[in-house]
Amino acid sequence: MPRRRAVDGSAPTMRDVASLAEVSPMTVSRVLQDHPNVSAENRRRVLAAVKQLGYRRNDLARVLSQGRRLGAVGLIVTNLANPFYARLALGIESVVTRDGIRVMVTNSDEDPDRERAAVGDFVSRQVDGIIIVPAGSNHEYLVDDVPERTPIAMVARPPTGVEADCVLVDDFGGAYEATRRLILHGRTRIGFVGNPPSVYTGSERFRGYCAALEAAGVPLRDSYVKRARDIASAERALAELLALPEPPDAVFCTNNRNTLGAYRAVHRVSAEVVLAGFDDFELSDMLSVPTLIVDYDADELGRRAAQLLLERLQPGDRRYTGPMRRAVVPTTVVEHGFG
Amino acid sequence: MPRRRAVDGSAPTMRDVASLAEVSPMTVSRVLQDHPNVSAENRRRVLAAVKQLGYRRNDLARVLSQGRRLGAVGLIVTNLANPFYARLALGIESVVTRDGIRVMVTNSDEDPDRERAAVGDFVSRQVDGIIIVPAGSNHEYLVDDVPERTPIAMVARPPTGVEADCVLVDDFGGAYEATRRLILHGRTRIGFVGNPPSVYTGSERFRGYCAALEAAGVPLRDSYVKRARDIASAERALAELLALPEPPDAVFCTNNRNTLGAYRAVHRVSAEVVLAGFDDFELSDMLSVPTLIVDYDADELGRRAAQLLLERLQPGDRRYTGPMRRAVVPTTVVEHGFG
DNA sequence: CTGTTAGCGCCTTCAG
DNA sequence: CTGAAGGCGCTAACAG
Repeated sequence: MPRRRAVDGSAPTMRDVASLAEVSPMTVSRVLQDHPNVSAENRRRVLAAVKQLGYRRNDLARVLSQGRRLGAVGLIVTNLANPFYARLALGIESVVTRDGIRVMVTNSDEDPDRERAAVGDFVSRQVDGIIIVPAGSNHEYLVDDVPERTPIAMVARPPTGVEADCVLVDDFGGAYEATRRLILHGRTRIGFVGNPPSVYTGSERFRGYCAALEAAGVPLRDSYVKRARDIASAERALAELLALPEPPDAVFCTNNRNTLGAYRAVHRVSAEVVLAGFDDFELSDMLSVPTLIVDYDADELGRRAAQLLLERLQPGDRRYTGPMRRAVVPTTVVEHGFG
Repeated sequence: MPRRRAVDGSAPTMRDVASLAEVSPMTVSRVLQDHPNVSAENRRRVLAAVKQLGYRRNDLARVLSQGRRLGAVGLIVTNLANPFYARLALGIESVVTRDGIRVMVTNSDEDPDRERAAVGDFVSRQVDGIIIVPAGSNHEYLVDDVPERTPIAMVARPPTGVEADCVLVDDFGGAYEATRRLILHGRTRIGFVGNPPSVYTGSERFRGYCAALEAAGVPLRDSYVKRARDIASAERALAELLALPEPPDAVFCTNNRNTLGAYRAVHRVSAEVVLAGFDDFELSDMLSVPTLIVDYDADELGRRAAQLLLERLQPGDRRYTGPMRRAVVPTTVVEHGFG
C-alpha cells in the first residue's frame, strides 16, 4: 500500500519551488495565478518543480497577503441532526461554492451563549459572512461582536436588536392555511401542539392557527393548546388532548417532531383524529390517519440566505450596500388520505 | 435599531490597539495570549483599548505566524441531506470542538472528482485533517494530493490504494444477524434490495446476507437480488420481487432509503412480507408490517473518526504516529411487530 | 517578461 | 517586564 509523501514534516513553499526551478518566487507566484507575463519556458520549469515537490500554494498566506477573508461562511444552526437544517446547509453550500467559498458549520443547540461564542470565533477566523438560525430572542450582541464588513444573514427566525438580512418561512400563512383546510374538512375541534412560544416560528404558527379559527368563527379553546419540545413530550401532549371530555377531532402541530409525536399517540389508541403539521417527513403520506402537511423548501431557504450574503461580498460596485432585506419563502400544503 | 460598528472598512490591528494604549504591539500580543510578563497597568490599558476599538485578534495572521494549521477539519460526505451524515457531522464536531477545531463540510454527491477537488482545496486551506466518506473505489490520489502531515480518516467505507485511519460499521455482522433473525422467524424466501455493489457497505451487507443464508442452508436465489439507488427505484425493485411467481416472504434492504422504498411497495399492495433494513428511520416502529432494523450510532462513528484524527494532531510526544488503525462500530438489531 | 522591495497581522527571539 | 528585529508564505507595486 503506497504511503504518502513525507516532505520532512513541513510543506514546501514557493521559495523551494523557485530555487528548484531556478527562478524567483515571484515568477512562481505568477505561474500559479495564471498571470500572462511569464515565458513559456519559465512556466514549464515552474510547473515541473511544482509537480516534483508536490507543492500546493498556502491559501492562508495568500489570503493574508491579499487582505481577503477566509473564503468561508460560518453557519450556526440550532440542531444539525434535524434534516431541515442539513438541507439548509446544502442549499447554502450549493450557492457559495460557486464563489469558491466553503461552509464552516456548528451547532448552537438553542443555547445563545454557544451561538455567541461561535460568532466570535468566526469573526476572529475572518469568515466572509455568517449565517445564523438564531437561538434566544435578543441578538443585540451582534452589534458589538461582528464588524460591519462581515455580513450576517438570519434564517428561519428574524433578528432582534440588530439589523441583518433575513430569510423566513411563511409561518403565519402556512399555519393559517393548514387550519383553514382542517375547518373546510368539517373539523372544528382543532387542537394545537406548538413549540415554546418564545421561538418566533412557534408564535407565528400559533398566530396563524388562531387567525384561521377566528376567520371561520371557530372559538379558540385554551384547553386545546399544548406545547412540546420533542417527540416524546408531543406524544404526551396529545395523549392529554385525547383524554379531554371532548377531545379534538383534528390537531395542528407546529413542526415535524411534534407531528411525529402526535401521530404516535393517535396511532397507539386508534383515535379518530386527523393530523396537520408543519414540516414534511418521511412516510408522511402513509400514515394511518388523514394527514395534512405544510411543506417548504429548506434548500431554498439556504440558497436565499447565501445569495443575500454574497451580494454584500461582491467586489467594487457590484456589491450591495443597501438596507437590510427580508425574504419570505412560501409554503405549500399537501393532503394525504382525506379521500 | 442599532447598526454595527463601521471601523472605516478595515478592522483595527494590534498596532492600532498598541498606539491607543501607548505600548508596543508586543505588549498587546502578550496581553491577548495571557502571557504573565505584563504589568497590571499595561494590561489594563491594553484591554481598555481593545474594548474601545472593538478589536479582535486576526486568527489567520496568528496561525500563519505560528506555523499552525487552520484549526479546522475538512469533512466530505456523499450526501448531507441523509440524516445519517448529519449525525456523523455532529459527532465529529462534538469531539474536535474541545480542541478549538471547527468543521468545514462539503458534499461530494458520490462524485469522486468532486471529492478530489474538495480534498485539494482543504489541503490548500491548511486544514488540520480531513474526514471523508469516500466516493469511488480508488483513493490512491490521496497519496499525491495530501501531505503526510495532514491526517486522513475514512468513515463508513475503507480506504483503497492509500493508508488511512478508518471507522467502519459492522456491515457484515449487521446484515448477517438481520438475515439470521428473519430465518429464525421462519422466513426462507428472503429478497435483497441493495445499493450498487461497487460501494463497500453494499457489498459487505450482501456478503452478510449470503453468509446467513448459507449458514442456515437456505439457497440464494439470484432472482431475489435487486439493486436500487433511491427510494423510488427501491419501490420499483420491490414491486418486481412481489410480482415473481414465488414472491419473497421477507426482504432485507441495505439502507434506509431502500427500506423506505420497499415499505412503500409492500404497503401499497398489502403484501404479506416482513421487512428488514439497515439504518433506522423515523416511524420504523409503526409500520403496517413487521420490521427489523439494523441500527448503529452515527454520532459514534463521527466521534471515533475525530478521535483518530486528533490523536495524530497532538503536540509533541502525545501525538500518535503509529500505523493506520481501523475501528468498527457495532450494530444492534431491533424488531418491531413480530409479536 | 522578470526580479526586488515591502508588507498583510501576528508571533518568536533576543536584547535591554 | 518591555520593545525591536525578523519572519511565517504569499503577493501587490514598482523597477529593470
